[in-house]
Amino acid sequence: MSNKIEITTWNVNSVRKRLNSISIFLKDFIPDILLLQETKVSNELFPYQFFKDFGYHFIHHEGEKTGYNGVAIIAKSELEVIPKIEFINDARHLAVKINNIELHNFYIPAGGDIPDVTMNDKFKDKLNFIDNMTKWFQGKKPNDNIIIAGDFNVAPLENDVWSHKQLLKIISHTPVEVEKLSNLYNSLNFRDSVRKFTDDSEKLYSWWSYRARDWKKSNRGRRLDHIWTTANLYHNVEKANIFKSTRDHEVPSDHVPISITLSLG
DNA sequence: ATGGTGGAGCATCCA
Repeated sequence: MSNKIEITTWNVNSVRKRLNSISIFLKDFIPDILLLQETKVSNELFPYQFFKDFGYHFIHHEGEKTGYNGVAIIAKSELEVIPKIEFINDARHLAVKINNIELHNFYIPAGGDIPDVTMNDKFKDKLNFIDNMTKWFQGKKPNDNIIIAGDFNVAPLENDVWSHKQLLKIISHTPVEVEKLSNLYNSLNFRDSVRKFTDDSEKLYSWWSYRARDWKKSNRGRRLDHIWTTANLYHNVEKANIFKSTRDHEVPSDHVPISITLSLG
């Protein structure tokens, strides 16, 4: 067994619509563990064989009949499934153990359009979701080995969005969300493993809207997807990648995969 | 200030 593991997270916005894009990605780069969000499919209709054909023998998926949400943890070798966090009712979270590390896959709610909890229940639910995550991780031990990853739907830093000023009232970059995410970050001494390799003064995005005429030209991106490790694992993070090229695929997700390489031992 | 697109699945809802 290799002493390094590659972990990739990708909001695919419908796994069935994205099979071609995922193929192109996996022919180039096969992570040990692939975390998906927004699979938008029931368990019965999940394309298990597609991933088995790429050598993934462990596929843990939780979908919804409605076609909303849906998360998966896909790995080359068998992993131990650990219980879901109790407060999460939608298919927005799964967790496994690998070696001595807890790995959590999250799809935090997007929160709707109006950044006011008195007018928008979806925004209230998003803030509550992050608060509940914070409480849950406060209950862990500071020296536990934990990685949390996924679509957090918050771009916390000024250079995680194309215009800090213009996005202050846009959900994903409002001060209240950034504060909530900061509380989560501090709940267990998390470290931002992707920012480790790019200074805060540089722009970094993982999502570009479908609504731009030319996403690359306008480049109005946001960094909504994250991989955080507890502080004791941070020095093991050797590399991080944002696979921007997938945004140019023929039928692309609006999110691109992000990845870290972790050395073990 | 506004509207722009994409996915599930058939009327809207959600992102």
